[in-house]
Amino acid sequence: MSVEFAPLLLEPAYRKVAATIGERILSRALREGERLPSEIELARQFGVNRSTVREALRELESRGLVQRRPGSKLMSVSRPHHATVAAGVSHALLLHDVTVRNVWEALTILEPPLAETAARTRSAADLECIRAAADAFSAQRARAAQAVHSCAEFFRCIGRATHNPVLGLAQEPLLQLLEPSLGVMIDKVPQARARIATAQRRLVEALEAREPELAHQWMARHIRDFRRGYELAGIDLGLRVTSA
Amino acid sequence: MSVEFAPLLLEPAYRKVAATIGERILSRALREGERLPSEIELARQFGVNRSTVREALRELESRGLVQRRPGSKLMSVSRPHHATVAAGVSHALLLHDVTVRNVWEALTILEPPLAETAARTRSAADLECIRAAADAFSAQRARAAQAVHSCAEFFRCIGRATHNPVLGLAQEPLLQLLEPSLGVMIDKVPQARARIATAQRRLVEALEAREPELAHQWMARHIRDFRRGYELAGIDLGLRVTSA
DNA sequence: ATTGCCGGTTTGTCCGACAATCATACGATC
DNA sequence: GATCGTATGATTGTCGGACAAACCGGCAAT
Repeated sequence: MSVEFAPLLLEPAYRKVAATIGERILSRALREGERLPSEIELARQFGVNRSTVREALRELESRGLVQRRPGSKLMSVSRPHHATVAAGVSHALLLHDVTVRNVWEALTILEPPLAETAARTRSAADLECIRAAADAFSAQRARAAQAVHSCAEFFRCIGRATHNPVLGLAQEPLLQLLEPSLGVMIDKVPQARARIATAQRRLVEALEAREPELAHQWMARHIRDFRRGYELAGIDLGLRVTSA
Repeated sequence: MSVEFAPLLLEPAYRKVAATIGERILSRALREGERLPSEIELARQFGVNRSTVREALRELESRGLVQRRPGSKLMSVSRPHHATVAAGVSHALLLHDVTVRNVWEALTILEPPLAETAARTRSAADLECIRAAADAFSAQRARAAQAVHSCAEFFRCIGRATHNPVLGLAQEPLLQLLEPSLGVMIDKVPQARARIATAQRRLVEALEAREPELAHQWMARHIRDFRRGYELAGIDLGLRVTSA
């Protein structure tokens, strides 16, 4: 028996409401910062109940398309924050059994060209931001958690320095997934901190001198070091990445 | 006046419920496919109203963590689908004023190493899938929309052939953002189809012969061609990408 | 084996309600 | 005049209850 009729899907009202408002936002008919009508008003306009509107708002909220500004009750249109979107990607990858090796491989591919690009496009302010992150890392002698955070921040600053949001957002999930295992690695491998600090220093120099190829090389070495660190720490690269 | 007290945030119940269930899923205490209790039962367990539970479910639903299997009423735990997650990233990038150049630059960085990796890791089935996509593209003589779809599918197959979900998911938003402008380009530049078909053929050959460097080169050329196509079509690379 | 029917369960949607919070305006106090 | 307290209205978060539609399992009828 062949399937003659496609299963007709009747979407529930709350999804239609969410889709309608979502399209308005994506098409920029509703602009960033603009405040949404109250729930009662939305319910009146769509001809549905307030509960239905609320369910739709929860969906838009979780997509980051609307937000409540602190100290305000009305929802306002917002652009999804990078960290939020990246968290969604991280969670998806987590559940898809991504391994430490997978993440490391992606970093290998992504980061060196990213540093290379940053060496061309970075502004003075970018450089300052990157240098600050590197200094913060070197200053952290104690807690691994802080060190890991500074280390990730270093990457983030380089990502921003490319002035390409696509690249910045592409690396964010990797950093989120890397943090837990990186913390373990730094704790177990004494010399890791020094090696990371050195690579960061060289990278700052390369970025300052605007030498793309040098930046590429040092970033590649930086990432390769991570793998060595994992091996020295006895972390199996085939293990699944753990939740942040 | 200094800010002495951080603004204490009291989360509404619906978000706590969503967070609690979400953590269970991410920690794999709730496994994929497992069915959630009914809304009434959840309301009873959390000690809240059913409406509150429903708002929480809408959030989890939009994150792709729960799903209703077709023909079933109860929600079941699910892993976020790649396309869904990528759509979130695409929307975020759209609203962050990403330009065609930004996307193209990211492709330049990402795709050649991806093809290179695929040349090493592809299975026979992967190759067949890639070849099928290439054939589909060559067969499409008429509608640009179909051609664009085949073209994107070609990339997706290569992404899958790396057997690294991180890479596959990283490129998906780029493909989604590329599609609209790519359609315009193919329509306006007559020779584009032939050039794309050639690059795809060479790539298939390189992947079949397991020659990573050749695959890298042809993919780089393939992507460079896109830029040429855009210029020939008179598409300003500084324009924002448009919604799919 | 297919069809039709029945009762129990679950969802989608609605209605109405209330406390807590926020915005604003209006006085009161210093 | 500036600050504070308060009254008022709007809005959200949460609740309880309600009902139609759809699904599920079983059972009877054809």
